[in-house]
Amino acid sequence: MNITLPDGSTRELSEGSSGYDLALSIGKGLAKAAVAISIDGKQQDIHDSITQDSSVSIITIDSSEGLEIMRHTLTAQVLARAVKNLYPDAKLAIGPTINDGFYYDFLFNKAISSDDIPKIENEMRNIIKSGDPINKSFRSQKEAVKLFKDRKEDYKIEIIQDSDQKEDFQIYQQGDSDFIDLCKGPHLPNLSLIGSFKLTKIAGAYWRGDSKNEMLTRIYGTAWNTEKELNTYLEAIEEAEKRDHRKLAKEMDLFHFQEEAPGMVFWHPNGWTIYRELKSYIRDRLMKSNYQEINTPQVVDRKLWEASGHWDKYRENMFIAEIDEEHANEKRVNALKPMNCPCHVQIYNQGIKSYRDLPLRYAEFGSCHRYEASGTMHGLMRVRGFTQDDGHIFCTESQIEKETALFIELLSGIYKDLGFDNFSIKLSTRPEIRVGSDEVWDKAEESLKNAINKLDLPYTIDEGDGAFYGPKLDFVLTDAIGREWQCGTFQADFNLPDRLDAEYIGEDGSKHRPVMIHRAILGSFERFIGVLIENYSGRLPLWMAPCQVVISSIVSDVDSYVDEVEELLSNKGIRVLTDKRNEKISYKVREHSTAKVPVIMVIGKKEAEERTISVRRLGSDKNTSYDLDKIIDEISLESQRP
RNA sequence: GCUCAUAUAGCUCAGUCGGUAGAGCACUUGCUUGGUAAGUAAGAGGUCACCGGUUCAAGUCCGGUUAUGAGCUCCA
Repeated sequence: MNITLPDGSTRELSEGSSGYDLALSIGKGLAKAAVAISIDGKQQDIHDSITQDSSVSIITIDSSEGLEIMRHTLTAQVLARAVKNLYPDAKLAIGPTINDGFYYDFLFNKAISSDDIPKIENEMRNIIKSGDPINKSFRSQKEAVKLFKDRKEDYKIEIIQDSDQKEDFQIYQQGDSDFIDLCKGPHLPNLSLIGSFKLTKIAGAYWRGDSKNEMLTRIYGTAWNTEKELNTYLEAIEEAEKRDHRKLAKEMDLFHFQEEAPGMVFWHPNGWTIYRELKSYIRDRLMKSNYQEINTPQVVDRKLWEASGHWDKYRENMFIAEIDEEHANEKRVNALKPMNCPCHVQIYNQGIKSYRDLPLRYAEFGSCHRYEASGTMHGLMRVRGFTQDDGHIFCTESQIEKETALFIELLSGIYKDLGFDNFSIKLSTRPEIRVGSDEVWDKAEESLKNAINKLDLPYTIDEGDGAFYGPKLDFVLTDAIGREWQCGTFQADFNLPDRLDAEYIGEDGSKHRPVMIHRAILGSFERFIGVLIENYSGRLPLWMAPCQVVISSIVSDVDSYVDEVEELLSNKGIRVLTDKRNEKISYKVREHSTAKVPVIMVIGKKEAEERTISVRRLGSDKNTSYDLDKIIDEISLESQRP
């Protein structure tokens, strides 16, 4: 039997040799580090026999595949066995690996909580100490069902019975322990290869991810080959927690939420300054890109929502406003708008539009309300009241490509200005249930693709993930610590113009339907500000910072010079505060650093005499002396919106 | 919406066995005028989320409601 190795070399092995035999034939060291093999691209246990000529690679514990197998063994073998030891009545569901770790779902008779984590971790360590070998046997469907019936493992039985497979169900067992589990494998050959791990949290999860099913208890964990890697990971998590925009918002006094208006933001002066700056910036960019800003009502009669289709499809997410019966002259049912598009069509529909008017680009800072399920709200990232940087482009099918290109250009410039150099694009194509003819879909998908290709941008395709009304592009940006945020979107819509009867007169003198493109760059201001805060760890660029400069005095003798500098900066439009309190300078520097003020100016006797300023930038412990005029000009230039 | 957890001073948190509330920071006032991340002393500040129950007595125990957190589901 001929085995081809990844480097192209071949090796002759006797029929039925295992992966371990292969590794041993190459070297003892390799055999020791080998945890599994990949036969023609399929991962298998190291002791599985190789049955025919094939290309085989040996997976070692220090590879990324090896790490994943280790995590898999840790959850499906060690965590599951530990839980069964401690809670014999618990039922096993599934235990896959995820990014950086793993989880396992169980059904417990009596709820467990995070207080139980140490106990489970201890039991896991005890199991690992045994260093038990992991063995595998094969069972038919019937045998496998019986095996798990005896153990009352209902979920395993369901998995086996739902499987197309009839034979060769893999049952794993450790040494001579009583624990067995059904698993696709592969697993480590023995428990001594397990590295460092930690159980991180406990949460609920639906069986098979379906909210109609019962809620199981999911135990999450992370695992690494070495203690050091584990600690690096845990530190990175802590670092991310420090950036949490909800925490920073308290420290920086940006906004708050309260019980009377869940999911609605109370913006404080500092937070609202960020919001205003961002909005002015976006408005400026839209005007330069030939958008026309409009504004439409917040509260609209249900008739319009019925016509647009929202009443049918989106009603459970809408805030309905009925007028108090006692005071109303007429009965009306209104809804707070969850989206701006139907209102934009109303403006489009005023007067007669010619093909010469297209493309027509409407923009609105549209204040929307959506009744989000209570459990989904999360700081600014998911709210019930928010403002979109929304816009709708009415154009012909043949204009889609050009509009796509213009949009991507606008978006990438804006992301760059806001500190995000990297973003990726997802193209979602026609779903099974859709409106519009195939020819129109062909044309629209082609237009989007062509536009991205011409700009030479990479993108991925989500086949069948488009909206029912048209294909779309989604834009996902990557923040400073590598997290991804889907913000921008560009969606062609062949449906709404039809439902709301939008039309234009073509060159041929007859009426046509325009295509409507829904587009946003930030998505929502609220969420995007959340992303900005976390991306910058609260240290916003000068132009967005709520307070840009604090002038701190060292002695009260210089107060008049402090006031003079304040006026100069203020006249230049700089957001400046003075700190003339009777406190030591280190106290003031600490306080303003904590508050993330980008520029701290310090003035003592020396500066007042020389008409200079000592400047300390946030994040630096250096201070530099400048002539008064020079620093005023510099700060004024630097604080301009891009 | 679901599961589990949490809710005490402006913030971060302690509060034992049920016996009428505590710290640090912030705030106010006094002293201190100082050179780049916490000078010093004193004072003020709470209907312990809300509603109900058990009890002689509830921040503490029990039930409910609301909000928040983690995850799941959802986000045409």
